[in-house]
Amino acid sequence: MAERASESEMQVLNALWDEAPLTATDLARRIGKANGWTLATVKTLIARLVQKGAVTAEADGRRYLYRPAVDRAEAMGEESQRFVDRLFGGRVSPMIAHLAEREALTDADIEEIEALLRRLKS
Amino acid sequence: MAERASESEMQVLNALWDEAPLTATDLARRIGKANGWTLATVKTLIARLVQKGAVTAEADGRRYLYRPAVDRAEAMGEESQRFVDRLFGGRVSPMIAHLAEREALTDADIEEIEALLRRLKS
DNA sequence: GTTGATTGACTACATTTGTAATCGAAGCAG
DNA sequence: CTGCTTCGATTACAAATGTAGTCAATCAAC
Repeated sequence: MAERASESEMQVLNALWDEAPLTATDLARRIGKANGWTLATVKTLIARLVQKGAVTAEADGRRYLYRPAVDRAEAMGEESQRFVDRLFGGRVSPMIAHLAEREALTDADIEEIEALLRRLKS
Repeated sequence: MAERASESEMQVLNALWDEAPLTATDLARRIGKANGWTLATVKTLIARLVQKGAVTAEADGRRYLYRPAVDRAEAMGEESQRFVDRLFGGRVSPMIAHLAEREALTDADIEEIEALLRRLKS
């Protein structure tokens, strides 16, 4: 299952879910700048993820190609569950309500969620 | 604004949002058992929250009455926002989809969310 | 071939977090 | 009063996390 990734580590995982394989340098280019991380920092994060078994490293010459070793949907589902449990006692609707109140939901979001729910009910 | 509370600290905050004021012993009774924390641990968490300005302490004789100093809705909204940003690039519907797939949504949840959305649209 | 850039491995180190023990003051039981 | 009990304050300490630096090997370019 791999231990939980920290928030920073998640950024790396997310990048790899968007596209893999990537090298350390690729990753640094993609997420380093935005987070103000140096290449060294990104490397550390990668190393920790590999150690945790959340990312695999395939040798390619003298460097490595990294790939996510955990399923994106599953990891996200687990995280979401934990989160909703923690903040809302497991109840999703209060969370949506809060997001809505903060105007974090666009009309398009609402449409999308409604469509999703319709599908769920059938 | 208060710095972010850690996960454990959130448990304390949550308890205080449910009912306040409470003493350290009260809090330990409410959340200590469930989390396997001793009174000492709970006290540490409280102290850290006070230091962060997320909880206020009002002297009452030789002990203190603790109260949340941050607004529940606001804190939850912020946390939710951060979370959704982090895991889903700010998009709520994918998150709901994931929760639904994991069967984390009951029929009642779905009903409730639909009702909520109906209200939002009007 | 020698030099400069690149790469992973290893090391570093402060901060935050989880989890608690200890200690001195203050209140309570008798 | 006198000893137990109860508080908050202080201190402890390991693990996780954020953020990097250093180093030796290697590859690429002259």
